[in-house]
Amino acid sequence: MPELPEVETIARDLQHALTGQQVADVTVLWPRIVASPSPEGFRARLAGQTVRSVGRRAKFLVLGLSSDCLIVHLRMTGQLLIDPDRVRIPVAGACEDPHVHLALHLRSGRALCYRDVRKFGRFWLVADPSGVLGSLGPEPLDDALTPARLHAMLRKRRRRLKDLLLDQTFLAGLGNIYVDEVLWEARLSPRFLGSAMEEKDSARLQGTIRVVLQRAIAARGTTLRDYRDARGAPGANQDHLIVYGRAGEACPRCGGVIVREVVAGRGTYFCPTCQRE
DNA sequence: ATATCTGCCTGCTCGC
DNA sequence: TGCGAGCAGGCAGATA
Repeated sequence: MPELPEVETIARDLQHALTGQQVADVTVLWPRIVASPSPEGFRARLAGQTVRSVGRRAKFLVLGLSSDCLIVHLRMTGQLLIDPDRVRIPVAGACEDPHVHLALHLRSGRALCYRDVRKFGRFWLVADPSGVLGSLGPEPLDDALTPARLHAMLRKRRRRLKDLLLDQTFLAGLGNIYVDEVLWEARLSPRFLGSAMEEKDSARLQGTIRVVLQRAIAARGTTLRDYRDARGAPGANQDHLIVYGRAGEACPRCGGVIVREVVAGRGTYFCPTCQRE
């Protein structure tokens, strides 16, 4: 699943490939992928605009265009691919690959294809990005997220850490995989309450968030099944995962058994022996 | 404020 | 081998 490190990787790939490129035309094969405006308005407004910047906010990809902002969320299985196999590029409302739902055709002859097995991903074309991004919490890698600030945020919430770290309005960018990895690294149970955190716990958590995310970015993301970068290549961070998907295996820190339990409604991997309740 | 449920989707796993 | 049921999961929206 594309989380912050995966979207960051794609954003960096696309920055090189798309900056300065002009959109010639747009093909929408699955209209529900376009959240705003209408699919027809989306196509009409997008055509002719030039990509000025490519960035990321939380798990959203943000393209600054001549007069609008194009925002993409990949949700579970979305992929943004530059010039995939040419026969797969949709033309005139058809495409050989049944999972390609949208394409931007560039003036240069290249194309940016959106591929998504589950069709959960969404596109927004808006003049003001704050309507889509406005309610997001702070960026985990922002220097403004100091240990003291995170501690203050946690202390006033009587919710489990698993729940809080997944909540994009609390902290923006982590998903199920990295929350489990971060909590293992910080030796904190996913059921630990934010309000029960002590200052040293929050400081350790803040440090592990940075370490885990930066390591994943350096490895170009985690590919368990679907994730690919903009060139179609998998990441390598799956080799660094300690707990996610490893129920029944030994915890490399204490030798205890890693379990999978449902916490806050989501499959959660952790070591009940060394992650403090 | 917090917790729980449903819907969106399709591929995969599991039991028979 | 084949088939259907259930599951996975980010997020919005509704409800308690």
